Amino acid sequence: MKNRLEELRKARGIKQEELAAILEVSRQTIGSLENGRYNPSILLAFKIARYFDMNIEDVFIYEEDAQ
Amino acid sequence: MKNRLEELRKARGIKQEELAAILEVSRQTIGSLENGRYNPSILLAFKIARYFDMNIEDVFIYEEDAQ
DNA sequence: TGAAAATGGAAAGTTTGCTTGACATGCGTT
DNA sequence: AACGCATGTCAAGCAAACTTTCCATTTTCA
Repeated sequence: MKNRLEELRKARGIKQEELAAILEVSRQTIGSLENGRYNPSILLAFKIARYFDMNIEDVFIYEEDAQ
Repeated sequence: MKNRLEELRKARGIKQEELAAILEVSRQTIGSLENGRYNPSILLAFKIARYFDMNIEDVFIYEEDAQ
């Protein structure tokens, strides 16, 4: 799964730390998502999508085949 | 988070066991999701939404406020 | 240039998603 | 009643998503 988190965050002109505070997660969680170290839970994905006023599918890009 | 899994599965006329096989998870996982014992990972949410040909947001209903 | 700010990322611990295995319940048939 | 079948649910265990703490690296800007 890919995501557009870094791109979207920068477009909003905010720091990882600020986005983390808004979403109520740690800064490291944001960094880890941006750098693809792991995928968000569905709850965090919803929070992120809602913050950017988008659908989950437009923030997180599912690559069907492999896990 | 609520979801429409049981409703959608029954509309397709398939058993929990069959849906589980299609999604490559255990029957218990499907049962647990239908009965709200836990939320799916985002990868499983994508698989489910894709199977039913819907958006994640239309299968899983995020209730904003609470944790 | 050099110091502060922002980000990258590792390590260890907790919580949650998911597995297998087992057993109980309900419901139609026969 | 007894059977088969679908579902509910528990327990133990593993993996992944998160946390906090810490330090290294990069970026920014006076």
